[in-house]
Amino acid sequence: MVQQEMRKGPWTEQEDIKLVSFVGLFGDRRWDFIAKVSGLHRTGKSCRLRWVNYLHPGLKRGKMTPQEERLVVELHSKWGNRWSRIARKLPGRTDNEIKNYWRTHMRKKAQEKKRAAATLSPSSPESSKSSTGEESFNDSGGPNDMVSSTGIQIGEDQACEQESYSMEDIWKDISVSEENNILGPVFDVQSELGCNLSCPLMPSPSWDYSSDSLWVMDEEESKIFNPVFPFYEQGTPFLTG
DNA sequence: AACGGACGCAACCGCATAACT
DNA sequence: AAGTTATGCGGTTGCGTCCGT
Repeated sequence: MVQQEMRKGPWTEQEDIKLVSFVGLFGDRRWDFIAKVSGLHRTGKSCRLRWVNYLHPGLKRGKMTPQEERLVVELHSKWGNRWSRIARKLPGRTDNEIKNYWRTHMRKKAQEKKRAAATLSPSSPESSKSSTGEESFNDSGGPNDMVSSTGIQIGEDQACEQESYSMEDIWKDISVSEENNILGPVFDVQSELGCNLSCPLMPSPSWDYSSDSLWVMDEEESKIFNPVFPFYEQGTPFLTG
């Protein structure tokens, strides 16, 4: 058997269009099937990823808001690197996005903090975090059974035990600059944040907090969505190719 | 204006787990 | 119950862009 060569790398606009229309037809499951019948020479895995991280109509794009930042920090301190789980609490944000965000922004924060600590007290225990000078932001878990400072009861099951550096400390850094942004209860997050920045056609209720699935597209949505991109017309940066 | 490093993000990979037969 | 396949997740990498020198 000659296996069809699978495409890799960045998606083209044509591929995006094709994928979206086939997801509209068959739903956002059965990715191998979609990959096959669509004629995209992509793996099902790749199709799913593209959909979840980029093409899904409910995606919010652009900078994290201070509220979102805060929530990410809170939840990460509770759950550690459970990105998908954290993402479920942040409508419109993907695990990938949050993961990337954490790696970049939090590293920066941690480094800043480290630097500040070093100037204040050269022999600060802070310097024992990592022999390489890199904070271990990669694998941090947080204090367990934490009731967040925002009044959010986050805990629901196992928390990650390990704590590589104090999220509280980092958060203090953040809150210093964003002192006045008080986040409401976590379940207000939807109204608090909204999710229609880049997708005005998608009503907020498309977020499904109760289900484990990432974002479920209901019938209404698929009707709107299929087979062309309504949002594409909005001049949103959805398709960059 | 050119260059190099840092940053941000999309995408891939490997593994784990759920679902199905 | 065991084997197989599909899906989900977390870690990592590659590349384009931005910014300072």
